[in-house]
Amino acid sequence: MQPDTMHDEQAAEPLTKADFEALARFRFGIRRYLRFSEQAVRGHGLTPQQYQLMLALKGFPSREWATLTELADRLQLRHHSVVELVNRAQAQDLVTRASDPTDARVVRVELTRHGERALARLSALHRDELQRLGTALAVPDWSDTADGAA
Amino acid sequence: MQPDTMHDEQAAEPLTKADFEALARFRFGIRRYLRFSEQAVRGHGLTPQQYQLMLALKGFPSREWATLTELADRLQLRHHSVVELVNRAQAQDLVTRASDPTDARVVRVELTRHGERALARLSALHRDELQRLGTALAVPDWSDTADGAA
DNA sequence: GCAGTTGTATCGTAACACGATATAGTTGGT
DNA sequence: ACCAACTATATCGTGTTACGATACAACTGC
Repeated sequence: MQPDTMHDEQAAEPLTKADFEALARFRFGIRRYLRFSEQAVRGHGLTPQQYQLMLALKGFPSREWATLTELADRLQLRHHSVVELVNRAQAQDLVTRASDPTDARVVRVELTRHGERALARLSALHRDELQRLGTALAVPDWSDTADGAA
Repeated sequence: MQPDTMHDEQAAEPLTKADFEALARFRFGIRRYLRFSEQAVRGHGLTPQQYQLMLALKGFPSREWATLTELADRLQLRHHSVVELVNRAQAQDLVTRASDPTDARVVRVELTRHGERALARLSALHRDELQRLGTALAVPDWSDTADGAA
């Protein structure tokens, strides 16, 4: 009854209705969070991508700036997509380009004063929403799917 | 033109560097998951939206079909965006439209046999990835802020 | 300095969600 | 039964965004 075999083939997969519901619920949680984010961010005249960009800068480990290549990794985008994103953010005075003293190829993307303030405000809202959603965003637990009664 | 005049909230305690990093890390986790999802899904000839649509159907609570309006809620989209999404998915034989016996206005969106199989395969991959990411997707824990004394 | 590599930028294209609008079906008051 | 208001689904045109392909600049090793 418990299909323990994890074949990667086209045979019927061992996912139960509860598994699908858990997967769907998780995705729904993400959607709701991103939806909230979009509304909050647009209410401040920014796009979701711009917020993500700024957050990636301010939230970069042990730094507060990043190169385009680093941003491409953090945002999971192609580097030239980040170029355009930074262009748009720069046009709105949210970030600036600064040259790296050690490598002239590299561009350091930094937050402007305006960007800092917008990010601080929006991030506070996001923290609150994250607290509010809480378990609704929790990753489903499949530590043991053999026994449905949990 | 940026509306920076809408700071009607009283300046709450500023977020720390650690807060920003937690926020950024969480967003990074979401991005990675969605990125994985997109690659997996496209590798099977589908779009991320189509997978989400199918998952919302199969994962609908106590049912395996849904109306367009219900889907609009689950996918956090406008209903007419769902119409187009269903059109595209139907063109690829992933879902079908069925009429509701009690209300002729309502359209029941259901999975086709083909959609079922694609969804099952992809969902298994997603479950695995979710297990793999695990804590990387965990919601940051802010249990120290102002106590919830309303 | 030249080739190879890495980092950044530009251009045209395709996909997607949206607002505005249109059509069909249902409900309730008279 | 009729009409108006309401709900559910569908269509059209538009703006934004990420992408592939391509180009340019700077660093490395020789």
